[in-house]
Amino acid sequence: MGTLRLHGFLPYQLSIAANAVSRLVAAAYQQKFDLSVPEWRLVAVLHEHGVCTQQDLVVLTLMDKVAVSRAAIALANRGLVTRVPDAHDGRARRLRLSKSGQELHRRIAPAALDYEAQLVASFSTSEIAALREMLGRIETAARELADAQD
Amino acid sequence: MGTLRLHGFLPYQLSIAANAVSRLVAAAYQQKFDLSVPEWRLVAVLHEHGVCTQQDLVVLTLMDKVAVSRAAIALANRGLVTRVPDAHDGRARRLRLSKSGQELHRRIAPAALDYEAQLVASFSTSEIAALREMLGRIETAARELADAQD
DNA sequence: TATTGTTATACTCTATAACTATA
DNA sequence: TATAGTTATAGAGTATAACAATA
Repeated sequence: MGTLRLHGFLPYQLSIAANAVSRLVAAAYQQKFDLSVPEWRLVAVLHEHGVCTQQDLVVLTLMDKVAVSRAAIALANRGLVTRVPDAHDGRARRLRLSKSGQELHRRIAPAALDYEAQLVASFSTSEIAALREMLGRIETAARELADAQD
Repeated sequence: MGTLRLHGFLPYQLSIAANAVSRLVAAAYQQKFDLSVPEWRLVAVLHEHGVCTQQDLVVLTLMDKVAVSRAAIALANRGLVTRVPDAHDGRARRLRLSKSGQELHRRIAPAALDYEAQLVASFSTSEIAALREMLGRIETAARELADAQD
């Protein structure tokens, strides 16, 4: 690891790749389903976990509470999720996919999985698993280094 | 690949990892060297390639001409790069690291390589190579799919 | 006092279009 | 006409702080 070349610098390579993928999927969700990425993430997590408070969604999506709040309001305004006050905690809202939200998820999920499959079409199964695992390790390392920096 | 789980969805994993790394390095460059990421990329490429026009930098950094222009102006205002009109094309500016720009690069490069090394401290040499190669393949695939979409 | 969620604000990044000056 | 670069503007995404309601 002697010299520094931008195109061989891992943070740059990661940024370039993630941005290209992010632009691709953001454009697809927007054009095909009129959903932003934060909105799509809530739909995916609500489908997986059923009823969630917004605080749950903050933890599950790693987005902050402002982003979750805005996405939740947008989805509720379109009737894709229902938001009811929590019986036990008057501050919290219990979010759930509505019928049409579930219908939307049924249409998006195959499209999302298809994009994912096309992105890694040239990869072997073990390569994909290795990539996922390495991304997780890098993310953990980045968070630990960031914490250590403060 | 039957069901869809957000945390196992590659575009999400990539986005989360890249954002964590990006936040880490952006904070480090800002605090330690008062440089934004776009500015740092110009410094790195100018050190590698010597004299460049801004159009060259657009190609080499994959940033658009507006971002390059802003970063170039900021670096010139701090005396880190010199910008002289091209003798053969009056529209173009030839950018080059100044003495103090080279000095800055000499201080940043080891820090950048050190961050990179810490991020992949748990990786073997072959794992790192495989990761870089896979990121490149995914980026290419994403660009091709985006082009096909229009 | 602390926490859930909302609103306001701001800053970065990105994208586009309008503009200039050259070619 | 087209290209190099600048400026202005607007859209996302992200971060913070102030606030209301509730615990």
